[in-house]
Amino acid sequence: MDTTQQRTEAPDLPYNVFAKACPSRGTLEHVTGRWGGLTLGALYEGSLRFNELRRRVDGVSEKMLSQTLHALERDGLVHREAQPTNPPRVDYELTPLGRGVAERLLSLIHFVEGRMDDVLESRRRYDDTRGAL
Amino acid sequence: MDTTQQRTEAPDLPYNVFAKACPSRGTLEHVTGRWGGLTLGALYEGSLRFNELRRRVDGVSEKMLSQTLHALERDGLVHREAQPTNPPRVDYELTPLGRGVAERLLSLIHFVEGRMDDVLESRRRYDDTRGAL
DNA sequence: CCGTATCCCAGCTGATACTG
DNA sequence: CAGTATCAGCTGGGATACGG
Repeated sequence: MDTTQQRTEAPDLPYNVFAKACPSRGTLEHVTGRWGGLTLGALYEGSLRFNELRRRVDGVSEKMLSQTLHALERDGLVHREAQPTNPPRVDYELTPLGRGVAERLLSLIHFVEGRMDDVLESRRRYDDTRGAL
Repeated sequence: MDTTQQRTEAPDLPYNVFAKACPSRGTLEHVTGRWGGLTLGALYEGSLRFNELRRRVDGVSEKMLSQTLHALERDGLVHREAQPTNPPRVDYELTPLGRGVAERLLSLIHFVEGRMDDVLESRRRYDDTRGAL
Protein backbone atom coordinates (compact mmCIF):
# COMPACT_ATOMS: atom_id res chain seq x y z
CA MET A 1 0.00 0.00 0.00
CA ASP A 2 1.20 3.47 -0.77
CA THR A 3 1.56 5.31 2.51
CA THR A 4 2.46 8.54 0.79
CA GLN A 5 -1.20 9.04 0.06
CA GLN A 6 -2.94 11.52 2.30
CA ARG A 7 -4.75 10.40 5.42
CA THR A 8 -6.74 13.62 5.79
CA GLU A 9 -7.01 13.42 9.56
CA ALA A 10 -7.54 9.89 10.79
CA PRO A 11 -4.61 8.20 12.52
CA ASP A 12 -2.42 5.65 10.82
CA LEU A 13 -4.70 2.90 9.74
CA PRO A 14 -3.58 0.10 7.50
CA TYR A 15 -6.26 1.02 4.98
CA ASN A 16 -6.34 4.07 2.76
CA VAL A 17 -9.08 4.58 0.28
CA PHE A 18 -6.99 7.04 -1.71
CA ALA A 19 -4.62 4.24 -2.69
CA LYS A 20 -5.72 2.43 -5.80
CA ALA A 21 -5.03 -1.09 -4.56
CA CYS A 22 -6.51 -0.75 -1.08
CA PRO A 23 -9.46 -3.10 -0.50
CA SER A 24 -11.28 -0.32 1.32
CA ARG A 25 -11.84 1.33 -2.02
CA GLY A 26 -13.90 -1.62 -3.19
CA THR A 27 -16.07 -1.54 -0.11
CA LEU A 28 -16.53 2.20 -0.40
CA GLU A 29 -17.74 1.63 -3.92
CA HIS A 30 -20.25 -0.98 -2.82
CA VAL A 31 -21.51 1.43 -0.22
CA THR A 32 -21.61 4.53 -2.40
CA GLY A 33 -22.49 2.78 -5.62
CA ARG A 34 -25.57 3.67 -7.56
CA TRP A 35 -27.84 1.34 -5.57
CA GLY A 36 -25.74 0.47 -2.52
CA GLY A 37 -26.29 3.75 -0.71
CA LEU A 38 -30.01 3.85 -1.37
CA THR A 39 -30.39 0.23 -0.29
CA LEU A 40 -28.59 0.82 2.99
CA GLY A 41 -30.57 3.99 3.51
CA ALA A 42 -33.86 2.20 2.93
CA LEU A 43 -32.96 -0.54 5.40
CA TYR A 44 -32.12 1.97 8.11
CA GLU A 45 -35.77 2.15 9.17
CA GLY A 46 -35.97 -1.58 9.74
CA SER A 47 -35.89 -4.89 7.95
CA LEU A 48 -37.58 -5.20 4.60
CA ARG A 49 -38.46 -7.98 2.22
CA PHE A 50 -37.09 -8.13 -1.28
CA ASN A 51 -40.04 -6.58 -3.07
CA GLU A 52 -40.63 -4.01 -0.38
CA LEU A 53 -37.07 -2.88 -0.86
CA ARG A 54 -37.57 -2.80 -4.57
CA ARG A 55 -40.50 -0.44 -4.20
CA ARG A 56 -38.60 1.83 -1.82
CA VAL A 57 -35.57 2.14 -4.01
CA ASP A 58 -37.40 3.62 -6.94
CA GLY A 59 -35.97 2.52 -10.27
CA VAL A 60 -33.84 -0.43 -9.23
CA SER A 61 -34.22 -3.60 -11.29
CA GLU A 62 -34.49 -7.05 -9.74
CA LYS A 63 -31.09 -7.93 -11.04
CA MET A 64 -29.31 -4.93 -9.61
CA LEU A 65 -31.06 -5.16 -6.27
CA SER A 66 -30.12 -8.80 -6.00
CA GLN A 67 -26.53 -8.07 -6.98
CA THR A 68 -26.32 -5.13 -4.60
CA LEU A 69 -27.69 -7.14 -1.70
CA HIS A 70 -25.21 -9.92 -2.29
CA ALA A 71 -22.27 -7.52 -2.25
CA LEU A 72 -23.53 -5.85 0.94
CA GLU A 73 -24.17 -9.20 2.59
CA ARG A 74 -20.70 -10.39 1.69
CA ASP A 75 -19.16 -7.26 3.17
CA GLY A 76 -21.09 -7.89 6.39
CA LEU A 77 -23.32 -4.84 6.16
CA VAL A 78 -26.62 -6.59 5.56
CA HIS A 79 -28.03 -9.75 7.06
CA ARG A 80 -30.27 -12.03 5.02
CA GLU A 81 -32.89 -14.04 6.88
CA ALA A 82 -34.73 -16.61 4.80
CA GLN A 83 -37.84 -18.35 6.15
CA PRO A 84 -38.29 -21.80 4.62
CA THR A 85 -42.00 -21.22 4.11
CA ASN A 86 -44.06 -21.40 0.99
CA PRO A 87 -44.28 -18.91 -0.53
CA PRO A 88 -40.77 -17.96 0.60
CA ARG A 89 -40.22 -14.97 2.83
CA VAL A 90 -36.85 -13.30 3.02
CA ASP A 91 -36.01 -10.39 5.24
CA TYR A 92 -33.04 -8.11 4.88
CA GLU A 93 -31.76 -6.05 7.74
CA LEU A 94 -28.70 -4.02 8.60
CA THR A 95 -26.00 -5.53 10.75
CA PRO A 96 -24.51 -3.28 13.46
CA LEU A 97 -21.71 -2.50 11.03
CA GLY A 98 -24.25 -1.72 8.35
CA ARG A 99 -26.03 0.67 10.69
CA GLY A 100 -22.82 2.59 11.21
CA VAL A 101 -22.39 2.95 7.50
CA ALA A 102 -26.05 3.80 6.90
CA GLU A 103 -26.05 6.54 9.54
CA ARG A 104 -23.18 8.30 7.85
CA LEU A 105 -24.67 7.80 4.45
CA LEU A 106 -28.01 9.24 5.55
CA SER A 107 -26.27 12.22 7.04
CA LEU A 108 -24.79 12.86 3.61
CA ILE A 109 -28.08 12.20 1.82
CA HIS A 110 -30.04 14.55 4.03
CA PHE A 111 -27.42 17.22 3.68
CA VAL A 112 -27.56 17.01 -0.10
CA GLU A 113 -31.36 16.98 -0.16
CA GLY A 114 -31.40 20.03 2.09
CA ARG A 115 -29.08 21.98 -0.20
CA MET A 116 -30.56 21.12 -3.56
CA ASP A 117 -31.91 24.63 -4.09
CA ASP A 118 -28.36 25.94 -3.88
CA VAL A 119 -27.11 23.21 -6.20
CA LEU A 120 -29.80 23.89 -8.77
CA GLU A 121 -29.10 27.63 -8.61
CA SER A 122 -25.40 26.95 -9.13
CA ARG A 123 -26.16 24.82 -12.16
CA ARG A 124 -28.26 27.55 -13.70
CA ARG A 125 -25.48 30.10 -13.30
CA TYR A 126 -22.90 27.68 -14.66
CA ASP A 127 -24.99 26.85 -17.70
CA ASP A 128 -25.87 30.47 -18.37
CA THR A 129 -22.31 31.80 -18.34
CA ARG A 130 -21.17 28.88 -20.45
CA GLY A 131 -24.01 29.15 -22.93
CA ALA A 132 -23.18 32.82 -23.49
CA LEU A 133 -19.66 32.06 -24.63
CA MET B 1 -42.13 13.71 -7.36
CA ASP B 2 -43.41 10.65 -5.59
CA THR B 3 -44.12 11.61 -2.01
CA THR B 4 -45.01 8.07 -1.07
CA GLN B 5 -41.33 7.28 -0.91
CA GLN B 6 -39.84 7.13 2.54
CA ARG B 7 -38.23 10.14 4.14
CA THR B 8 -36.37 8.12 6.75
CA GLU B 9 -36.35 10.88 9.34
CA ALA B 10 -35.78 14.30 7.87
CA PRO B 11 -38.74 16.67 7.75
CA ASP B 12 -40.73 17.31 4.60
CA LEU B 13 -38.27 18.57 2.10
CA PRO B 14 -39.16 19.02 -1.54
CA TYR B 15 -36.35 16.66 -2.52
CA ASN B 16 -36.21 12.94 -1.99
CA VAL B 17 -33.33 10.91 -3.24
CA PHE B 18 -35.35 7.70 -3.09
CA ALA B 19 -37.56 8.96 -5.89
CA LYS B 20 -36.21 8.13 -9.31
CA ALA B 21 -36.89 11.49 -10.89
CA CYS B 22 -35.64 13.72 -8.07
CA PRO B 23 -32.68 15.90 -9.10
CA SER B 24 -31.06 15.21 -5.75
CA ARG B 25 -30.33 11.71 -6.94
CA GLY B 26 -28.11 13.06 -9.71
CA THR B 27 -26.15 15.21 -7.29
CA LEU B 28 -25.79 12.34 -4.87
CA GLU B 29 -24.34 10.32 -7.72
CA HIS B 30 -21.83 13.03 -8.56
CA VAL B 31 -20.81 13.13 -4.94
CA THR B 32 -20.68 9.40 -4.34
CA GLY B 33 -19.52 8.47 -7.81
CA ARG B 34 -16.35 6.53 -8.38
CA TRP B 35 -14.15 9.64 -8.40
CA GLY B 36 -16.41 12.33 -6.97
CA GLY B 37 -16.07 11.27 -3.38
CA LEU B 38 -12.32 10.83 -3.51
CA THR B 39 -11.91 14.18 -5.22
CA LEU B 40 -13.94 16.00 -2.60
CA GLY B 41 -12.08 14.15 0.12
CA ALA B 42 -8.71 15.10 -1.33
CA LEU B 43 -9.69 18.76 -1.53
CA TYR B 44 -10.78 18.84 2.09
CA GLU B 45 -7.22 19.53 3.19
CA GLY B 46 -6.97 22.61 1.04
CA SER B 47 -6.83 23.74 -2.56
CA LEU B 48 -4.91 21.67 -5.07
CA ARG B 49 -3.81 22.01 -8.64
CA PHE B 50 -4.95 19.65 -11.34
CA ASN B 51 -1.94 17.36 -11.34
CA GLU B 52 -1.59 17.44 -7.57
CA LEU B 53 -5.14 16.20 -7.37
CA ARG B 54 -4.40 13.55 -9.93
CA ARG B 55 -1.56 12.20 -7.82
CA ARG B 56 -3.67 12.19 -4.66
CA VAL B 57 -6.56 10.37 -6.21
CA ASP B 58 -4.57 7.32 -7.16
CA GLY B 59 -5.74 5.74 -10.40
CA VAL B 60 -7.86 8.52 -11.86
CA SER B 61 -7.25 9.38 -15.52
CA GLU B 62 -6.94 12.95 -16.77
CA LYS B 63 -10.20 12.62 -18.56
CA MET B 64 -12.19 11.36 -15.61
CA LEU B 65 -10.69 13.89 -13.23
CA SER B 66 -11.53 16.68 -15.62
CA GLN B 67 -15.05 15.38 -16.07
CA THR B 68 -15.53 14.91 -12.34
CA LEU B 69 -14.30 18.41 -11.56
CA HIS B 70 -16.65 19.93 -14.10
CA ALA B 71 -19.64 18.16 -12.58
CA LEU B 72 -18.66 19.21 -9.06
CA GLU B 73 -18.04 22.77 -10.17
CA ARG B 74 -21.40 22.92 -11.88
CA ASP B 75 -23.13 21.66 -8.74
CA GLY B 76 -21.40 24.42 -6.75
CA LEU B 77 -19.25 22.12 -4.63
CA VAL B 78 -15.86 23.04 -6.07
CA HIS B 79 -14.46 26.41 -7.10
CA ARG B 80 -12.05 26.66 -10.00
CA GLU B 81 -9.49 29.47 -9.90
CA ALA B 82 -7.44 29.89 -13.05
CA GLN B 83 -4.39 32.17 -13.12
CA PRO B 84 -3.74 33.54 -16.61
CA THR B 85 -0.01 32.88 -16.31
CA ASN B 86 2.30 30.86 -18.50
CA PRO B 87 2.51 28.02 -17.80
CA PRO B 88 -1.08 28.03 -16.61
CA ARG B 89 -1.90 27.48 -12.96
CA VAL B 90 -5.34 26.35 -11.90
CA ASP B 91 -6.37 25.79 -8.32
CA TYR B 92 -9.38 23.83 -7.19
CA GLU B 93 -10.90 24.32 -3.79
CA LEU B 94 -14.07 23.38 -1.97
CA THR B 95 -16.87 25.88 -1.66
CA PRO B 96 -18.58 26.14 1.74
CA LEU B 97 -21.23 23.81 0.38
CA GLY B 98 -18.55 21.44 -0.82
CA ARG B 99 -16.99 21.40 2.62
CA GLY B 100 -20.27 20.32 4.13
CA VAL B 101 -20.48 17.45 1.70
CA ALA B 102 -16.81 16.51 2.10
CA GLU B 103 -17.07 16.39 5.90
CA ARG B 104 -19.87 13.88 5.74
CA LEU B 105 -18.14 11.91 3.04
CA LEU B 106 -14.92 11.72 5.05
CA SER B 107 -16.84 10.58 8.08
CA LEU B 108 -18.10 7.69 5.96
CA ILE B 109 -14.68 7.01 4.44
CA HIS B 110 -12.94 6.93 7.79
CA PHE B 111 -15.60 4.69 9.22
CA VAL B 112 -15.20 2.21 6.38
CA GLU B 113 -11.40 2.30 6.56
CA GLY B 114 -11.58 1.68 10.29
CA ARG B 115 -13.79 -1.38 9.87
CA MET B 116 -12.07 -3.05 6.97
CA ASP B 117 -10.79 -5.91 9.11
CA ASP B 118 -14.38 -6.80 9.94
CA VAL B 119 -15.40 -6.49 6.31
CA LEU B 120 -12.57 -8.70 5.12
CA GLU B 121 -13.37 -11.27 7.77
CA SER B 122 -17.01 -11.25 6.71
CA ARG B 123 -16.00 -11.82 3.10
CA ARG B 124 -13.88 -14.79 4.03
CA ARG B 125 -16.72 -16.42 5.91
CA TYR B 126 -19.15 -15.70 3.11
CA ASP B 127 -16.87 -17.17 0.48
CA ASP B 128 -16.04 -20.21 2.59
CA THR B 129 -19.61 -21.23 3.32
CA ARG B 130 -20.52 -20.65 -0.29
CA GLY B 131 -17.57 -22.51 -1.70
CA ALA B 132 -18.42 -25.53 0.46
CA LEU B 133 -21.85 -25.89 -1.05
C1' DC C 1 -42.95 -14.42 -3.45
C1' DC C 2 -37.95 -14.58 -4.32
C1' DG C 3 -34.98 -14.67 -6.95
C1' DT C 4 -31.49 -16.51 -11.17
C1' DA C 5 -30.24 -16.78 -16.27
C1' DT C 6 -29.72 -14.72 -20.54
C1' DC C 7 -29.38 -11.30 -23.87
C1' DC C 8 -27.91 -6.92 -25.21
C1' DC C 9 -26.72 -2.17 -25.44
C1' DA C 10 -25.41 2.67 -23.69
C1' DG C 11 -22.07 4.86 -21.70
C1' DC C 12 -18.45 4.82 -18.51
C1' DT C 13 -13.64 4.32 -18.58
C1' DG C 14 -8.74 4.13 -19.73
C1' DA C 15 -5.06 4.85 -23.25
C1' DT C 16 -3.18 7.63 -26.34
C1' DA C 17 -2.36 11.62 -28.82
C1' DC C 18 -2.72 16.40 -29.31
C1' DT C 19 -3.36 21.71 -28.16
C1' DG C 20 -2.85 26.28 -25.66
C1' DC D 1 1.00 22.67 -16.63
C1' DA D 2 -3.81 22.02 -17.78
C1' DG D 3 -6.50 20.19 -20.16
C1' DT D 4 -9.45 18.37 -24.85
C1' DA D 5 -10.15 14.81 -28.62
C1' DT D 6 -10.65 10.45 -30.22
C1' DC D 7 -11.05 5.58 -30.12
C1' DA D 8 -12.02 1.05 -28.41
C1' DG D 9 -13.33 -2.27 -24.71
C1' DC D 10 -15.59 -3.52 -20.67
C1' DT D 11 -19.14 -3.82 -17.79
C1' DG D 12 -22.98 -1.83 -15.38
C1' DG D 13 -27.53 -2.08 -15.92
C1' DG D 14 -32.30 -2.85 -18.07
C1' DA D 15 -35.62 -6.22 -20.23
C1' DT D 16 -37.25 -10.47 -20.44
C1' DA D 17 -37.97 -15.14 -19.40
C1' DC D 18 -37.66 -18.78 -16.48
C1' DG D 19 -36.93 -21.66 -11.92
C1' DG D 20 -37.68 -22.86 -6.56
